[in-house]
Amino acid sequence: MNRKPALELAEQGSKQRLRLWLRLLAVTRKIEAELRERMRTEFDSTLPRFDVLAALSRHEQGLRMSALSGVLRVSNGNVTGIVDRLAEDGLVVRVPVAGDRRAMLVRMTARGREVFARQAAEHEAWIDTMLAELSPEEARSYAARLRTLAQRLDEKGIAE
Amino acid sequence: MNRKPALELAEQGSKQRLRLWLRLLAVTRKIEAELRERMRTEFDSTLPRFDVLAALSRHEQGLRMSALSGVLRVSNGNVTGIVDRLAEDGLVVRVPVAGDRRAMLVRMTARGREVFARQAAEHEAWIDTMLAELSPEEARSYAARLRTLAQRLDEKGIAE
DNA sequence: GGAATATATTTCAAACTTAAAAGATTTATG
DNA sequence: CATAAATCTTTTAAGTTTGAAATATATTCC
Repeated sequence: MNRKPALELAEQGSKQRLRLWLRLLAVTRKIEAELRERMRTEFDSTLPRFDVLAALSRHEQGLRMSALSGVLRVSNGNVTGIVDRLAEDGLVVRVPVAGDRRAMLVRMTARGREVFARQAAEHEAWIDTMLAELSPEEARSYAARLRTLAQRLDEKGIAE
Repeated sequence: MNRKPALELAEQGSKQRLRLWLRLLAVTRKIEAELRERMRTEFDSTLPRFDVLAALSRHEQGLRMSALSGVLRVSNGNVTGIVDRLAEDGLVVRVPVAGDRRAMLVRMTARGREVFARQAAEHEAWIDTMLAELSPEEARSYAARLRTLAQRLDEKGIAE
C-alpha cells in the first residue's frame, strides 16, 4: 500500500505546509495592499487607523490603551501613536478613568462614529468583491477551519 | 425552497466573507508574530531580512533591486534599506550590471548562503509545527484554492 | 545629435512596528 | 504605614513600510 519511507512522508507534509503558508501570506498581503491603497485614496486614512476605529466601534463605552493593544494584538507603544493621530483629527478622545490615574479610556467621538460607519461599509464591500470567488458556504467553512487552527495555536502558547 | 429575499442573501455572503477575512488576518498575524519572535531570539534577525535572503536563494545569479522589490511585492525604497543592512553584515553584495550603470545586481555571499540555509531549515520546521493541525492533504488542497483565489485577484488587477 | 521620455535606484518624510526602558500610580506585603 | 512588586501608559531607539521626489542613466524620436 504505502511504499514511502516515514521520513519522506514527513518531509512531504512539511513542504505542503510551507507552501500553504507562503500562499496564505501572498494572498493576505495582496488583499491588505489593496485595502491600504483604497483607504488612502478614498478616505485619506490607513489600515491601522481603521483597525483602531473598528475595535472602538465594538466597545461603545471605550477601551483602555492596554485593552486596545490587546484586542489588536499589537504593542502598547504602537497604539499610543495611532491614538495620538486619531485624537488630533477629532475621531477619538482620551478620557481619564475614575479611580485609576494611570489608565486612560479611549472612546470614539460622534465624528469618529460617522467616519467609521462610512469606511466600514466600503471596507466590507471591498472584501466581498475580492473574495467573490468563494461562495458564502465556502467562506463559512474556511472561517470555521481557521478558527480551530487559531485555537490550536493558542493552546501551543503561540502569539497569545 | 428558498424563502430568503435576494438582498438578505447577498448580505449574508458579504458577512461570511468579511468574517473569513478577519480570521485569515488573525491567523497570519499570529503566525508572523511567532516567526518574527523566533527569528529575533534564535538568529538575531528579522522577517524582512529572511524574505530577502529567501528570494535571493532562489536566484543564484542575483536579482536587480527592482526585481527584488517586485518578487517581494514591497516598494523599491523599502528594499534599499534592508539590502543596505544585509550588506553591512556581509550576507549580500551589490554588484554593478554590465551595460546598465543605473542598475545593481544583489547577490548572496557564501556567508549569506550559510546563514540562510540554517534559518530556512528552522523556519520550515516552525511552520510545520504551527500548521500541524492540517494534514498534508488538507494543506495541499487549501494551497491550491488560495492559488486560484490569487489568480482571480490578479485578473481583477488587484495588487498586481 | 539632442530633446523628450522612460527606467533603475536612492533619498526623503511620514507613519507604523517592536522591544525595552522610563514614569506614574496602584496593590500587595511585611 | 512603608516598601516592594505589579500595572498602565508613554517614550525611545532601531527597523520596516509606503508614496513621492530626486538622481542618474538609457532609450526613443524628431
